[in-house]
Amino acid sequence: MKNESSTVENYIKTIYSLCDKNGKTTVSAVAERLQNNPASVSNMVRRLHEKGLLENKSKLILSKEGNLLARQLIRKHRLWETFLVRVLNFKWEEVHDIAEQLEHVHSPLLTERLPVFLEYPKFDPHGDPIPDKKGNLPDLNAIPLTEAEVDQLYIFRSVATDKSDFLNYLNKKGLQLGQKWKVTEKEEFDGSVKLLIDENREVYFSETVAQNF
Amino acid sequence: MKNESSTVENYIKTIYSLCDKNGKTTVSAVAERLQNNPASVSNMVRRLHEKGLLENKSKLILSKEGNLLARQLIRKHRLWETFLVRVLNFKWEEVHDIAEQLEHVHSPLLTERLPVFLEYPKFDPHGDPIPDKKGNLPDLNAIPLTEAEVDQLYIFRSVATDKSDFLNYLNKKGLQLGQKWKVTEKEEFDGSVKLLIDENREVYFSETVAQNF
DNA sequence: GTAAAATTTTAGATTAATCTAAATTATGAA
DNA sequence: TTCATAATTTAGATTAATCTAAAATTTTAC
Ligand SMILES: [Mn+2]
Ligand SMILES: [Mn+2]
Ligand SMILES: [Mn+2]
Ligand SMILES: [Mn+2]
Repeated sequence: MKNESSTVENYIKTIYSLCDKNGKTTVSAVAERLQNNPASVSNMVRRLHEKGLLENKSKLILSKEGNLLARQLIRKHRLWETFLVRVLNFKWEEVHDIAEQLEHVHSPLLTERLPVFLEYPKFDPHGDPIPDKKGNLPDLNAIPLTEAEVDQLYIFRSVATDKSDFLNYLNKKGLQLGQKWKVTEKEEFDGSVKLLIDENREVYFSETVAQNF
Repeated sequence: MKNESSTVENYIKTIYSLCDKNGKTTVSAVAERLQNNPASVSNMVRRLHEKGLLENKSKLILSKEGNLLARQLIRKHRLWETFLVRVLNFKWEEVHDIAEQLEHVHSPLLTERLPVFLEYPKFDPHGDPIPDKKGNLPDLNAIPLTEAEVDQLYIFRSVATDKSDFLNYLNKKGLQLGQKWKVTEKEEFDGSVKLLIDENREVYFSETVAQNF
């Protein structure tokens, strides 16, 4: 695994996370996500292909190497988040931005020893699975809140974003991983839901929030 | 404290470490140390001065802010080295290059919590003092091996470089911090010395090695 | 099946960080 | 003091990563 610049690494992670079921995405989607100009993305796509990180010159599909690089970055990111919460007593909403930097530290030895010390964690503080050394991810049968059936009991296993503003909102509402919940009401016209948490507390969520569950 | 690029941070650290008793150094010394062309250094010196990190436009003297930045980088570097050895079981010769990357991670919260977890270490794994939050360093009365008196007993407190090749050499010779030693012979013509370690083992050191003690 | 709209690419510029080669400035030994 | 050598700066180029504006291409809508 070569030592790519953090700019290149961030492009690869972004492309990975935006890929649809066919494994592809678009210049404009990447530009939007990175808040970069499409012209800049177009230029970078050419360079990523030259580095062998993209399958195709014109289509935005990760090559085998690109895919592995993405998964290894996600592995490092989630291991560091786990470390920060478990060892340095950070809160779950504090760790993402720091892990965005730490994931670019290049050291095979460090990447090997961090999970040993943490005793091979399988999930990060946001309930997201940590890819193994080879980049494999477990098959999760998690259901997004927007697809939950009314009155069916679920367990809160993960959040779909670990941005601090969203997590702070969950904290304010008293939501935590591991809680049991069910949807008691579902508004079709605006996608909002009413939840019963731990069988004793009611919370209302807008569709925007529900989508990140 | 603004968020400088790691290139700028590395220049500031280099200038700091090269400064003489008058607090100054030269373009050519920095170029030599960083293995850069003097023209590149000259160009960077102008930019560092524009950023307020150098006292003077033409003389290579750190400003108050430049000096503090350097000390805070050294603090982070040595805290990370301590963390790697104490927590992740790294050996003292393995940590410098990783700390060179970790010291550029910018997070006031992390810089605050790392020393709390480590219980405010005063020295790094190489015996080098860790500056406090404000950048203050303790006054050490350490004596370099080259200035040691013959037959006087000393304790091995620190090394002057933490590059892995030098530390591997010390490992091979069985040298460790905390050991007692005295110079039993000193060759004036080549600066080499003969040491008695822990009163039972003899080692010969060239002047090159002695200078890094 | 065209035409408008959206998307992508190209062209040209900019900034940080580097280089080589040339010009300038400083040092210092005779 | 003077002139050779050393140190530094300037000039011009290069590469990565970005931008804006314009051109080209693809998609969608009628
Ligand atoms: Mn994260
Ligand atoms: Mn996470
Ligand atoms: Mn070090
Ligand atoms: Mn050290």
